[in-house]
Amino acid sequence: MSGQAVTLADVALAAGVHPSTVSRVLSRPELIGAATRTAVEQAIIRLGYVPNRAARQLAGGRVGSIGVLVPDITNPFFAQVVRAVQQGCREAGLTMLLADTDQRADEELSEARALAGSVDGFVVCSPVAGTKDWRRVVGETPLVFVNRRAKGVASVALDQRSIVELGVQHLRGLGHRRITVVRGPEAYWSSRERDRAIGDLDDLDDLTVLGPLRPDFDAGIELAQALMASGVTGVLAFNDLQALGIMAGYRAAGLSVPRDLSVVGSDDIPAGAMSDPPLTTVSAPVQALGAAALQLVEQLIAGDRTHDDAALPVSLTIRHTTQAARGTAPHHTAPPHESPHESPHESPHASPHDSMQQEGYPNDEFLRPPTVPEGLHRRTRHRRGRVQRRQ
Amino acid sequence: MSGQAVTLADVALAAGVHPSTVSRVLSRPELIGAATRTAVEQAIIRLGYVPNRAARQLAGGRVGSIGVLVPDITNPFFAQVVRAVQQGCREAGLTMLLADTDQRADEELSEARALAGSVDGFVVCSPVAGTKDWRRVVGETPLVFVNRRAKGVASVALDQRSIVELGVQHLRGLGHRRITVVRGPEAYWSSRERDRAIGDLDDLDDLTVLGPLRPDFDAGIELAQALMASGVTGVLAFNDLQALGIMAGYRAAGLSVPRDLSVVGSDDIPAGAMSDPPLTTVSAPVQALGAAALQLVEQLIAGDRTHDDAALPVSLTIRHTTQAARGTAPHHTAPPHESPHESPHESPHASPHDSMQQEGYPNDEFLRPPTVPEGLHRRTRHRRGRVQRRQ
DNA sequence: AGCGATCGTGCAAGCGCTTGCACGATCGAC
DNA sequence: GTCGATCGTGCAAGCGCTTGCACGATCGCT
Repeated sequence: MSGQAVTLADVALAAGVHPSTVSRVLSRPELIGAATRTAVEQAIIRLGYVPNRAARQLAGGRVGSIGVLVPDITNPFFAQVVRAVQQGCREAGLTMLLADTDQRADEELSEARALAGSVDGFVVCSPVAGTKDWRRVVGETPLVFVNRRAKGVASVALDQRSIVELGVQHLRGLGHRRITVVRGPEAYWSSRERDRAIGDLDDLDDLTVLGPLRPDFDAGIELAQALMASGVTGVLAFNDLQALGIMAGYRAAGLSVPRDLSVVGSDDIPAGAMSDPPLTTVSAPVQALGAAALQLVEQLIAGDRTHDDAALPVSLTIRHTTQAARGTAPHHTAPPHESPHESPHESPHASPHDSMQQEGYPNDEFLRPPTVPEGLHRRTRHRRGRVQRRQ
Repeated sequence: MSGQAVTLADVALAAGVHPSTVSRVLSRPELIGAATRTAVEQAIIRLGYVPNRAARQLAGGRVGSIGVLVPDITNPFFAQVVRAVQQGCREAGLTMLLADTDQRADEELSEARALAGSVDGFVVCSPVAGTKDWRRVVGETPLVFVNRRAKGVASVALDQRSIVELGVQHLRGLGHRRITVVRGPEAYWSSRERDRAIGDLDDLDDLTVLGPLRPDFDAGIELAQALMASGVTGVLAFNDLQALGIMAGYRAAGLSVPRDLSVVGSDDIPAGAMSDPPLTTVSAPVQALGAAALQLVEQLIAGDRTHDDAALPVSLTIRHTTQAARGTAPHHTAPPHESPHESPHESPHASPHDSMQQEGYPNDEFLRPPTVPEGLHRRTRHRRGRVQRRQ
């Protein structure tokens, strides 16, 4: 009987005005005279008034909350995105409603349906359900896809093309001439996108493509067998988990990464920085991804239907799972040594178009074996993602 | 104009009854005559009616959603708990509202305040704010703490005592006679609890205690130095992240785990299973933790104020970061070899009284979107191994 | 001074749902 | 047959808030 006692009416009474006035002080302060407004604000504070969101929503106003859907919150990649979104929500005074869809289209849709009407907008990570279904379910409610571009839906995604290019270039630069690129599940937009990028690579003679393969640790382990048999010297995994699996597989076979195989992951999840050796990977700007997504829904909610679909730039984080191919001098010009700390979590509101500085793992310092001075070349190459304008 | 068009009234009209009758079909079906009920149910399905939760809540009924607060969704431990809770919510037809508190007491409280009145109950993981504050903020709203026992608040926690005992026993069993136990931050209930357990261990001659120390990877790295200097042969870290850090530190110094140090972690996060060597750890039943927490709130929501504070049992997962102390024959039979990927993630204990009936809206069956065909799955979801997904 | 703008505030109609209460049937018991 | 229970359904009063509209007071202008 305590928490939610104070209502608009109470405040109005205390301030000696009509409830509607109080309401307006909250929603459109500029309409209210300065004196009254102050009085009302005082009362609000004094009474500790907290608006009832249900009522607010019912009455047709903004709800002040957005729905976020992820396939699997347990996946560090999504966890980080969610965190970024939440952070933005906090700053914007929004509430985040999160649902884990277990990667099932039906769950996705049913969660959406349940939430529709309870949220001002949706942010959906790596949607599984079809775009048409989505539109049908959410109706007019603002909708943003993360990591899937679709016609008629605002989206923010990683620049998949760059992931492939960066990874392959790095491997080639190290002198590798037998490189494998692993494909992800065909159901994913990102996989399809990458496939396209792979096809567009120049000079395919040194490349083989494997997959589609599940993007998890176990798949990596299985993959390791194939890799060992094929005599490949460098691999670009579909993601970090897979890369870690590959490493485990090699280890289990008594082989060594990077000596017997150079491995590049993708995403840059924390576990990659903690592995042995620390994983070289194409880092995704998760923070920015979440922030951009949120910004996009907010924009849509505000009624601005003109959006750019953003493709966020990724960057290569070189750690220690890649090395020059045997008998080859790497022929790339590298920035000699780059400071690891770039104040990573800077302004989450930075536009996606700004160049993203990706952090090295804060503690790489430590991981650089003092006793094993060999692999110290460590730098980060950035690449600007193209940003596609639409509508 | 699409999504949320169908209202109670529409259904009533279609079924030729009064709105209140429809409402009752949903909330107290037993009050309604069989014939009418069927007719109404038909209409509901036909029209694809989805109740408006705001209205429902405003009208004073159950809201059908619970608020979940975590200090850091990025932490795999919490991510897993959240997932378990969400799963339970799905089965019970509840919506989960998640907020990340960034481990700050003020955030915790303000999120709670914002959510109070919008949820039927709270599940708070490792709360930072004081119990009294919590009570004040949530008022009568059901409240469950995860991993912190407090007077006057229902809770479900890990059996911290067992964690310590299991870890130390394992090390001792392997013949280690110079063991270090690492303490966690004093702000944590779990740390304090463990400290107590440590104090109660018999024969403290072979033990040294270190800390308090942050429960993260970096802290582990730092710790490694101290460990090497001290000549310890076995360590029980505060959690897996720390353990992983210790391993990294040893590696960086050219030493080897488990040869030079046997390491036991705590929690059993996925990264531990993927490390090299795979981490021996005291596994927390995250799944069960989340499930139990949810069950507890549901119980409270249902009005049952008699609860037991649960202390969930943990278990030792022996992988490869521990081995017999040099020159010692281990006097205990260790499981021969455990694959990193067992961990069946069993379903949490199903309540004796059919959980189906449990709470939500008795008839929410119907609200499960008609367009989604196979909504009839019971709790028989089997998970094969752990599968990390992305995209 | 007089008159239309402009501004600040009050008024009241809901939003979609729940629920206590009332009322007409139906039914068994006398 | 009549009467009190019992059952099934309709009725209407809100829940707390937003918002279009109306209305009186000010203000600037002619």
